[in-house]
Amino acid sequence: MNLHIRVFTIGTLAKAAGVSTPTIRYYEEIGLLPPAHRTAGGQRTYDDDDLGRLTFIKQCRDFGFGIDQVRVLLDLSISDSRDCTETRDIAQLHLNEVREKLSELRLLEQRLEGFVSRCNVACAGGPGQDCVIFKDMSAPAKGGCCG
Amino acid sequence: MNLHIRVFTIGTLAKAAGVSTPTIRYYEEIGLLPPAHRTAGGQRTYDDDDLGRLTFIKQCRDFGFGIDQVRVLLDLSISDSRDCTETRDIAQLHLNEVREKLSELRLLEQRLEGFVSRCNVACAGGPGQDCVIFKDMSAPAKGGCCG
DNA sequence: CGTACTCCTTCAAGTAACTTGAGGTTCAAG
DNA sequence: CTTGAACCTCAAGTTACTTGAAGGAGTACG
Repeated sequence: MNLHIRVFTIGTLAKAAGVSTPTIRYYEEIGLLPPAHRTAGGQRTYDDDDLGRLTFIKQCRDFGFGIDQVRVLLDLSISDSRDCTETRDIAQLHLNEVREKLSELRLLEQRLEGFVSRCNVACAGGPGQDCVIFKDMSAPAKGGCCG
Repeated sequence: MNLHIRVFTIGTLAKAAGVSTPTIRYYEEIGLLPPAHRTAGGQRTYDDDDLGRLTFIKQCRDFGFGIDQVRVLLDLSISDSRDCTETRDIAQLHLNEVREKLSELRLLEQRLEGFVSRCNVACAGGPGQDCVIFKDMSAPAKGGCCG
C-alpha cells in the first residue's frame, strides 16, 4: 500500500480544505488548530491529520455552526467518554435557529415581493418621495418579523 | 387642534422608535441622523421630525436593508426629483438576496433534520466519536449550500 | 552562485452594525 | 441640597474573518 506521507505548506493545505491561508492562521491563533510545525526558516507545515481536522472545521462552518460550537464538536468527535446525545443536541439547537431564521425570511420575502409588484403597478417612474414602498414600509408586519 | 410640540430626550426617543440609545448616538456619528440639538448642559434633544426619520431607519433595518441602502432610501424618501424605480430596484435587489439565503437555509434545514433523526435512530447515547452526525457531516451537499 | 519570482512571515487595521464598560456630568424630584 | 436615574464621551468588544504593509523563505533557472 501507498503510505507516503503528504506534507503541506499553508497554501496547499488551504486549497485542499477550501479555506484561505489567513483563515488557517486565524484558526491557529484562536486555538481551533494546534500550533503548526515549522520549517527551519519558520514556515508552517502540515500533514494529513491537520487536513482532516481543518476539513472537519470547514464542514461545520458550512453547516452554519459558530466557532464555539465547532470547538465542542471537535472535542466530541474525538472523545470516547462523552455521550453522542451532546452532538445531537447541538445540531437540534442549530436546527431550531435555522427554522426561526427561515420563517423570518419567508415573511420578509412575501412583504418585499408585495412592495416590488405594487410599485410596478402603482407608481413606477413617478417621483421618488411618492413611492408606495415607503407607505408599505410603514405598516408593521403581522406576527412580527426580523430582529 | 393639538399642535403641542413634543420634545424627546435620547431615552424617550429610543423607546418611541424601538431602538437603543447607543444606537441613536451611533446613527448620529455615521450621519444617518443629523447632529442633535443640545440642552445648555449638553444633552441631546429631539422632536417629532427626528422620531419620523429614526422610525423610518428602524423600519428599513427591520426589513434587512443595510446601512448604505438605508442612506439611499432616506434620500429617495424625501426627493421629488429622483425616480421611484430606484427604490423599487433596491427592494428587488434585496428580495433576490433574501431568496438566495432562503434556499441555502432550506437545504440546511433538511440536512440538519436528517442528522438529528438519524442520530436518534442509530446512535443516541453511544460514544461521542461514533455519532452518525460526524459521518453525515463529511458528505458534501448536492447542489451546494452555504458560504 | 545570483537572481527572479512566488509564497511565506508578522503585525495592525478594517469590515457590519452595533453593544458594553468605565468614569464622569446633568436633570428632575423631594 | 441631595439623591438617583439618565445622560455624556471615549475606548474597546463582538463575529469571523479579510486586507494591507513590509520584509523573509523557498525554489527554479542560467
